[in-house]
Amino acid sequence: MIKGVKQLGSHEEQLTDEIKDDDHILAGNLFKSLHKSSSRKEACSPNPSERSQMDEASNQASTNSKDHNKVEEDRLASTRAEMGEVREENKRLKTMLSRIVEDYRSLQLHFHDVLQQGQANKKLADPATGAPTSIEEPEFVSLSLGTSTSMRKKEEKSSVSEGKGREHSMNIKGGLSLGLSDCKVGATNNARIQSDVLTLSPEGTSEESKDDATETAGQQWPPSKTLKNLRSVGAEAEDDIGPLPQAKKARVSVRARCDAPTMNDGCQWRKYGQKIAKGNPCPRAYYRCTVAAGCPVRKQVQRCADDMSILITTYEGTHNHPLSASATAMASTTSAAASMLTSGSTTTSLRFPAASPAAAAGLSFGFPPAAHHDASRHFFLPNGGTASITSTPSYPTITLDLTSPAATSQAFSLNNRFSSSSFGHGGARYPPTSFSFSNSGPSALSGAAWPAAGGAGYLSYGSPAASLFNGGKLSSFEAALSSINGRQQGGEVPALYHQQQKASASGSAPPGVLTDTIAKAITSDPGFHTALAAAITSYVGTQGGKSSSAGGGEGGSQLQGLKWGQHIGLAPSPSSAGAACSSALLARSPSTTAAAEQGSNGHRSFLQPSLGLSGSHSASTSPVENVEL
DNA sequence: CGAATTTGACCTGCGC
DNA sequence: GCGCAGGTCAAATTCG
Repeated sequence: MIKGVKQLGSHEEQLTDEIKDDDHILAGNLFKSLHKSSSRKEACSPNPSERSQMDEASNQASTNSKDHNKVEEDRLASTRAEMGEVREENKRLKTMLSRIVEDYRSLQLHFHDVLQQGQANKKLADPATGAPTSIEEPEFVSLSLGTSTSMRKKEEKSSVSEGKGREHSMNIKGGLSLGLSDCKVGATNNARIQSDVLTLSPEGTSEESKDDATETAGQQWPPSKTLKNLRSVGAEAEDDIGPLPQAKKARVSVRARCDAPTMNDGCQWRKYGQKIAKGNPCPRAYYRCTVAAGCPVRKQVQRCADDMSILITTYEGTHNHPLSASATAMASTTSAAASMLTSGSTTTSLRFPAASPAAAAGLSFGFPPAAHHDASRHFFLPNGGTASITSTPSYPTITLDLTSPAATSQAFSLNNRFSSSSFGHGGARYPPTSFSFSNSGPSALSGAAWPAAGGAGYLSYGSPAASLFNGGKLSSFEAALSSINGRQQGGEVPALYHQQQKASASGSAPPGVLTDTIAKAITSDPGFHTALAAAITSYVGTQGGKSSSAGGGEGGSQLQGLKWGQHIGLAPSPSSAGAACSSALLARSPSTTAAAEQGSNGHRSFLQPSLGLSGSHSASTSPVENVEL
């Protein structure tokens, strides 16, 4: 970001110079033009020595001279007119420059504020964990995802809009709160996007004004959706939905192995259509969120043509109602997708080289240094999979691929558990998700592979074994995550986990090389920030249930920027859709499995495992909610 | 009987 | 302008 600010500064200077040069050139050209005209006039004037000749052709000469003068006058006039136009343009450029300068300064101020805040946060050591802040602080900063600056700026810009108050919830609260309705998150992101549109896109502005009437609620919907909503007589048409040009088509796609018709993502869905899409013999089912009337969120479910066991679920829209903790993951992820648009990121992809033993040991943000600076924003992750975040202006999609087999493992991975109603579930496959938070760096959040709806690719923040980059020591964050994982595994906590826990507890985990790498990656790509935030948020939301202590941060520990401030209990989430699969973001746990067989329709609902943080948290404490990114 | 699902028709956007 | 494909609607059907 700093680099970006500097670059902006240099651009500003360059632009200024160019405009100045433009002035000089303009004046010079004008002078030349006038001089040329006068010279021509002199050249055309009769020469005494040639007067006799001129007299002979006086008639013809006089005629030619008049014509020539007229031409010169015309040229002079046109030149003057041209000069006037150029001057006006010059003024416009200057005005534009001044605006850019103002924006730049404003951004700079925000940036400094953010830095100061980060430092202030660093000073606030977490007494509960007793872990030295010196270690966690850098991590915390890294996990800030760098979006705070833009977010704050956007919030300020959008402060004039009503309902924008919610936008601050995330920052003010320091993150998502358990009971947090995703609509808040979504609203925030949307607002941000909108703000961006207003600022950067003329089209967006026009569209925005066009849709003003419908966006009073602070929610933004795709224009197409809005039109459709307006067209329909249903309750949706009455929603205050403000179409968001850029976010309108933002989607989050999740690929996961699942034998059930749909994944259980914590929401209630009603199927409203089915279609055979071209290129895939498997029908695509369309679902609409029925948790609240008028909720615009929709999802498409389709099996992968290549691998029928893979279920591709694409979410679109933002919930306008509170969501259960289990549903928070999807919603927050969707919001994050929109944020990515805001960030201006066009393409961010993470590639996972072939799975390696190390990866199997637990993934994490393992992209090697230098791997993330490529123009196309590719990140190499030791997860054995390919992940990418694709965000195109017209159809941004974030794909989360949870089908990677690499992460299977281990102690640090939070594997998803899928249950199948149609199957005897016991034999159901429980593919691990790539959402394994294990790793080594502060930003060692791993895995999320988000399959693009259109097969755009997958994104996955995998994390290599901590040992790979941090000498086997985990940051407090990863330790916490590992802790969670360990807990959810019913006490089957790997030795490595304990080691990491100890390391983190003692605060002996030094920021490793990976930390720097991740920090660079994060700071260099706003979209990545958002994606990371989404990953964390999703994870947290997924793990969350209900909080026992709502106090922001009180009773909760701050781990790598994550505030585990609320206890989340079991959260049964029956799926009307008859989902047999647990949320792709849910962690595996024996209890989950045991409780997974509830629900009507013969479909299995699942219970989210009660997660606890080791260390400062009691066993009954679940991670959660407040994630400050 | 109410709710959810199915399914054919319709609408819209896009490319040719 | 036309056809195709994606997406949605709503009546019909099915299910609990």
